[in-house]
Amino acid sequence: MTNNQFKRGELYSFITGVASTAIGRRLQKKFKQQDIDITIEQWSVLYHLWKQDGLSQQELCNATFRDKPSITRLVDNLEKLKLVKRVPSKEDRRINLIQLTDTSTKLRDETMDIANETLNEALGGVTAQEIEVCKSVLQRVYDNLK
Amino acid sequence: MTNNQFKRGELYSFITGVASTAIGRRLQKKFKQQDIDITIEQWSVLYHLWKQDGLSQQELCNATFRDKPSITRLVDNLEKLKLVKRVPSKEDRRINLIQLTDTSTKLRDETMDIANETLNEALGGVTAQEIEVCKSVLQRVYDNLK
DNA sequence: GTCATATAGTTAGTTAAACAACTATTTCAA
DNA sequence: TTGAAATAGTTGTTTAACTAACTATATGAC
Repeated sequence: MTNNQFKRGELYSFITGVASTAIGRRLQKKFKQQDIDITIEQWSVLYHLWKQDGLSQQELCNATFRDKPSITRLVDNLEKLKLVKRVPSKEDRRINLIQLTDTSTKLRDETMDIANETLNEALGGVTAQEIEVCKSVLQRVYDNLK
Repeated sequence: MTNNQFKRGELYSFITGVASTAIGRRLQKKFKQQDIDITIEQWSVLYHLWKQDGLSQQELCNATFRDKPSITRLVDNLEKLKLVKRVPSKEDRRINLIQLTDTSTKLRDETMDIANETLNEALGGVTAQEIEVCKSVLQRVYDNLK
């Protein structure tokens, strides 16, 4: 076990510990403070549907890096909240297309503003160039493990 | 909502989606393949105890960026697996010191090798300089939100 | 055409995370 | 020295993640 490898272990600890929870947790708190009753996991699904409505569950798995059962349950809960509905595809009867409801579009601008505010706080003092490095490293990590 | 802010949203999506799950999930799979029956969350607690044995639960909260109930339950499960034990502090009776058992030290070299292997795979093609940028950005994010 | 295989999604069971409310102990100020 | 506030840890509840095993539909080789 070399010294260099231990340093990398600290990075791992940072990535999983800080990044995945600190920003998400802050966002979740702000939602709650403004009486917006969705989880950040639910929001992350809506986020991708706001970019493109009518994605299949499998496409949501790919977009959010979650597995099928996770998406099944997130869509279950979003359906209970009347934020999305499952629409069977006419081309392929195995597929559910997930479509946004009118209720959900109301949430969009509200929550995107809060998300942007949170990211501005989180990334204060970080340069665009540094963000690009992080994005490329994370993309590389994802590709390496795919 | 500016275009720049939307780009930052994609970074958020990357940080939470890719980094927190891809590396951890890979590590978890390798543990399972070698019949090592601990979760990555349990491993992350052991990791800090291997660096310094006898940390309090609060110190484990700080080290792993988890809240108290999460650490209570992780220590519960690690205790069931006979990997750690709670030892009441003599100086302050509110405090439990978490101490490694002989069983856990056996796991150390085995799992650290697997973790290093996983990180080498994940970070293949990433330069030390890029890793430093990521670490400093993540530290900044953590400080910004603290 | 038929059967094996692949793909889309669901269900069940265990572990973990977040929050709120709680107990026990310590600290510190009036 | 007593009583409020702070600190350490626990418990209950809901949501989510991962695995494994499952159903239903589609594809493709023969």
